[in-house]
Amino acid sequence: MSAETPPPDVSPADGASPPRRASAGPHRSKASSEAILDAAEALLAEAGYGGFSIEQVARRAGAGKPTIYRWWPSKAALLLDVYARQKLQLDQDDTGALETDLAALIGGLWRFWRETAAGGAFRSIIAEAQSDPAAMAALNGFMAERRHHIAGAFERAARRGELADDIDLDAVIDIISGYAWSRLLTGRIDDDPAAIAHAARQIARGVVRPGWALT
Amino acid sequence: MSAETPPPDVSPADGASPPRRASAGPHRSKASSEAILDAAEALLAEAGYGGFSIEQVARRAGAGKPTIYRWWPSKAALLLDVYARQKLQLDQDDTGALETDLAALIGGLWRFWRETAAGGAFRSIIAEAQSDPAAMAALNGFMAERRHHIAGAFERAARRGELADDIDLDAVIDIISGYAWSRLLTGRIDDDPAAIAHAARQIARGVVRPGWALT
Amino acid sequence: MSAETPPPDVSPADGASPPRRASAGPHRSKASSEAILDAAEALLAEAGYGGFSIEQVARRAGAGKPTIYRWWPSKAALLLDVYARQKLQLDQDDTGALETDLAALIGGLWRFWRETAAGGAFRSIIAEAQSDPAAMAALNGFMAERRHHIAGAFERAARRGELADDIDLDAVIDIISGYAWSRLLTGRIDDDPAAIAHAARQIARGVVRPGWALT
Amino acid sequence: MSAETPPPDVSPADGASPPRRASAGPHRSKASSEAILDAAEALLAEAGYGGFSIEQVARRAGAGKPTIYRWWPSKAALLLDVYARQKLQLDQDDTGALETDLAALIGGLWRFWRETAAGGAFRSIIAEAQSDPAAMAALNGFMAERRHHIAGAFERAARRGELADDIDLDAVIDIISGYAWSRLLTGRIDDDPAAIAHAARQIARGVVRPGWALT
DNA sequence: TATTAATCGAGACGGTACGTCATGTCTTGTA
DNA sequence: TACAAGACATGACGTACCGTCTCGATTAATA
Repeated sequence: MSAETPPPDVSPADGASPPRRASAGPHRSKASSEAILDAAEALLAEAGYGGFSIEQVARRAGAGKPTIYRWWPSKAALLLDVYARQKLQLDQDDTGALETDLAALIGGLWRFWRETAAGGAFRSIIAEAQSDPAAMAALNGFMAERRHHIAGAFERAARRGELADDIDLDAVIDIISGYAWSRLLTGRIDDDPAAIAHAARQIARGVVRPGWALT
Repeated sequence: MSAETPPPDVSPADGASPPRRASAGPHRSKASSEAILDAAEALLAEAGYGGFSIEQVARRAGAGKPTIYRWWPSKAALLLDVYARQKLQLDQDDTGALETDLAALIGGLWRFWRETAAGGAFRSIIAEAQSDPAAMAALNGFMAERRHHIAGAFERAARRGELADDIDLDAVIDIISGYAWSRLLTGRIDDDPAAIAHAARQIARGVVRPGWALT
Repeated sequence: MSAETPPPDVSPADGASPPRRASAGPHRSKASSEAILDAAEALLAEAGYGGFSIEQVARRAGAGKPTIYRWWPSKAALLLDVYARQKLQLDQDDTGALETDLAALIGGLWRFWRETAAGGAFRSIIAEAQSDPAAMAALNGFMAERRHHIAGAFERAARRGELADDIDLDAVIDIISGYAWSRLLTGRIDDDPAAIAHAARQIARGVVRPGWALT
Repeated sequence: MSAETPPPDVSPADGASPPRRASAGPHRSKASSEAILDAAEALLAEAGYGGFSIEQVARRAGAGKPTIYRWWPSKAALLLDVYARQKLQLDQDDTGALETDLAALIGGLWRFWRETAAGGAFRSIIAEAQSDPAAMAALNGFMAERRHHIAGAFERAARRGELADDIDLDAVIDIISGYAWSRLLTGRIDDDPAAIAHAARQIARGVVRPGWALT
């Protein structure tokens, strides 16, 4: 979403009050789009999904509404970019066992959601998807990406010989994602290592080869 | 939500055009509240969460907006009642094993969501909860209720001696709910017995006593 | 729910700033419509037709835009009411001759246009009519009304025997109106009795019975 | 400058797609300015004053907006040039009497307005002048030009000895112009020789020397 | 039996946000 | 240096809902 040729930005002295960015020619203004994303992120943090409106974002960014609509066709698209801007750095360290890998995965995801604007954005995107088909499509895209993350842990487990033969990876991924989502959506992505460990163990147990020694 | 003593209703409340229900005196008019819930349910079915507004509900019900606001303080409250009106009758038949019990549970829940207005209402409530704390509270209430449903299957399994000793029931319930939710929220509560069976098996396996013979 | 942004206004009902008029039931609020017309009139006087917008009128009146659109479907309709509110009191005194009657008519009309908001409103209506068919229709309605005014002077002249037999009243009325309009539209409705008298004489001469003694 | 009626949006870059005129170097490109005037004229004819915008003109002409603004500082200026491009060729034939000369003048003017883009442009200029002082100035310039046209007929009449001694030529010209304008602005410049003849007779009568034999 | 009080429908109210269009200024890259 | 292209901030457009308010009618329980 929102790909452009970033021209050199010369815009001087932007800061406190809206600096009245002029056009940078027939190219997307990086200063504008960043101001918009910044404003969106801040607004989401302060007012939550309920207080998130294109109107407010424009006001805070010192941008025109048409500029926002030019690049983000919907509220969902803007939220998506806010989410994507947060760099998810899930440490995919190999902990040596699937169970602990899963716990690390969930713990890292929740920390990411908690400590950046991503959690609020993602909740909002899910909410938006319930009325906007485009947001729904984007959401399913996220699912695919998440699948990739989770699958890594399972590949390592498979190499260890840890996995049962007949597991259904799709189902397991839905289970893991669903757990993470539902806790997000009900405001319970607290930092509780014990709870995460319990859930990871339950999930992992359903998947490991019978007789495999759990740590 | 919206508890009252329903007085005897005499109003015919016919279907065709707005029936112009007169006041029923200083009591809540059952005809009105049912017309409102009917309208809300129909609107939700037709226009989805995006097209669901108090304004439209009032228009379709032939009711005044204040009448709605008097009894349902928020959109979420109304959705909640729409949901609650659908009588969930999850057949809690004992299938003889936890795995099949879980599959029956999930399958029954999804069928209920698909075949009534409940699915749309529940999706909407979750969306609403992302901006309305009251809806969030109600949602957590639902979780508690669902916990009760799920716990039944686990009690039967425990009686059979099917469960491992060290399971964390809270985590398992979150896992099952989360799976059901995430499929609802991404529009994938299709009737696919195989997928449900796979998921149920993965979850059950994480929970059963090692060595227990799965059917 | 999405009531999100809380209505910050609790209305201390102070005099200076917009007094937050509440609804007066399912009836049109006279306070509102008068505030709107007042604001429209003031805005027209201050900013002219170019600065006249529904948005500004709403802002100055402390009214919601929908309230304006509820009662005045277009800018032209609002201008029309601003015009109509000015009570035109053309002194239809019989001056004893058509020529002086016409001069009094034109002079009175111009004075009315100059000294009230009517002139600005009328100019605006004419401008609006060039793009809005409804305004054009209203404008032709005005013409009919003006015709009535002018016709009075001609009836008196006819009773005096002052008129030629073969005059075309429609043409004469178009001529008189056109003169008044074109001076309004070019910003020349100054108070110049001599100019008015000259024009009135030219017009009257074309109409009087040959040989009739002009004063 | 009053965008009044929402544009119906005719054609974005219609059929024979923009010819992409290259720059003509540091001189004004005649091809560009003609394309712009052509587009303006066509747009005015199709969409009327309400649909006339610089934006649309630029789009249809395949021109950049700055190019238009460089040469025409305002919408009015562009309209003025559209008007001026139509070559008014009022046949100033001497019909032998003022009355018929005036009828020919008005009839010719209306025909010109009807059959070219001039009528629409002139209506638009008048409308524009109600909010744009520059357009008002230009309008008064037109008046001066029209005065010249009309004065010709009066000079011929004077040579014939047809005119009364004490006529006020300025007033008469205002009267004639006003009549033509008001019919234009109310959409009544139909081809009705009788109506024109009546008006011309009324006006001429007010001007001719008493006793002069009218044809 | 009359009075009172709560509820009903209707819908107007001041607002906020929506998504679109036009304005006039600006910059870029091409010729 | 003029041009096509088009992004930019601004602000008006007309519409949909929000949640609150006031009506006038209707009805049930109280007096």
